Amino acid sequence: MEANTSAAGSGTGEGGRGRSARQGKRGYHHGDLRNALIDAAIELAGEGGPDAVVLRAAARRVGVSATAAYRHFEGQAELFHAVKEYGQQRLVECMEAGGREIHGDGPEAVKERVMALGRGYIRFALEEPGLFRAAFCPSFPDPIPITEDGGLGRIAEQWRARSFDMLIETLDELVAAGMMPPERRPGAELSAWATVHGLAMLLVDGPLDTLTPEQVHCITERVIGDILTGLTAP
Amino acid sequence: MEANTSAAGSGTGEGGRGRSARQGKRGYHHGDLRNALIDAAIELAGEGGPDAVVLRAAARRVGVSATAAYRHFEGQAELFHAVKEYGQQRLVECMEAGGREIHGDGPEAVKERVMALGRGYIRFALEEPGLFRAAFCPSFPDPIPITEDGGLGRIAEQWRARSFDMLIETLDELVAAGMMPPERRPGAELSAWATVHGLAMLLVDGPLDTLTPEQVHCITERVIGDILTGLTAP
DNA sequence: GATGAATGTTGACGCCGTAAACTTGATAGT
DNA sequence: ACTATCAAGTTTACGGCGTCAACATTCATC
Repeated sequence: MEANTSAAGSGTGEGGRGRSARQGKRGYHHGDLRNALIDAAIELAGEGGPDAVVLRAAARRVGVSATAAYRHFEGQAELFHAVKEYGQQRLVECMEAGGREIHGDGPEAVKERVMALGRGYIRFALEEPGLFRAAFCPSFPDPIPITEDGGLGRIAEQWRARSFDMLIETLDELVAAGMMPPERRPGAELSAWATVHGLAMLLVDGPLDTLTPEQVHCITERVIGDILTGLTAP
Repeated sequence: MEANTSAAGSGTGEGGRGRSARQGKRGYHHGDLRNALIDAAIELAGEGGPDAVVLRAAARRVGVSATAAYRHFEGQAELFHAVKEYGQQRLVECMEAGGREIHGDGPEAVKERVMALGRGYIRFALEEPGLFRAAFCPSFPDPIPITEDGGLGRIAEQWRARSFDMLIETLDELVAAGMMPPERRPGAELSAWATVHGLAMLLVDGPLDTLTPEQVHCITERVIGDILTGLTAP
């Protein structure tokens, strides 16, 4: 269950993004055009970033007329939204892959697990810059981010579920392990998220996009370490 | 001297972005079309973000044919670049405005000054989201970001001069005031920058774009405080 | 005052997103 | 089995975009 989400609407909801169609195109009717278009759009985003998610190009890739897409999407925005969701999902997978490598409940293990989440985030941004950028493009739905919770609030269910359960859990473990004062826990996920997200943005989009891999590694360790230090300070 | 930069090329270099033309359009020849187009493009970015920086729209606003722009820019990309530079400049001004309000060399004053820079950054992002986004869009020139300097390196002259001298100086003051161990100084500007930049991005683009002003304020203080704690930890 | 370089204009091209009207083919009811 | 229906494709068309080539106007300068 790491599969599809079948965005909104009329979806038959089936494919696990990767190879999608139940059958290649067989004549006039395609069989799974919606997913085929999403896959093509994902490819485009991977190659050229959000601006490359061009409806006509996706249709061309699938071998179908441009307007065929309108039987499955309201328009380009909805197609793009599907790409965005896919990017978010891949990001989460990358974080989880990092976090899962660190076992144990000891203070150091938990700390190391927080670092690993951050490294996963950065790794995804660098390996799939186009998808990463797409995942954080402003687009119509997706609001409803915060819900009060003591002082600062936490990310709302919607986003949490898809993206940051693991970060939140791991920060909770940090408290449980005695590495973070409980009163400083609320809102900590935002500091961690902002820091890692900002680094990723600067590395991908920003003025840090020409670093050597060693520099990137060095900087990543430093930045993640700094915010973790701040969060775990007495 | 807070004025223009007159991007590349054939510029007559004059106007301090704001009201530009030496004279309104007087017939066939405009007089200062380059700057007028830049101003229009800046307006567009302010209203609709980077994607709204449309060459034809800028020309329309100035009251000139679309292709007239090609006498002053290589194409849309160069026009956009001018907008980007303007956005960066405005961001710096906003940071400086924040930093200048805090006087004194004492440890607390310096710390407070670092906070003020971060607040200025966030304030600009929220007040001018379109320009802020444009300022960090990937675009052709602008690379050359880092220069080795001991372990991590600092932002290269080019960027530094325009954007982060003040941050760098203030972090140096932090060391001088005994608030930061000197050995942890190199690279600290990246942690600070990444954190604040990430927060700004999440607030502007990302899933945190529907917060109340109080929530924003609260979160900002928290996030900036956390990274500062991390940087000044023994 | 003629003339050439700057500057602006028109027209055209191919790409984009999207709407309307038409075509194809699978399917359900008789 | 025949046919009506309707979802899923197609073609055509529109306006907006970036850009190019060719033409027009004005400014400066000899």
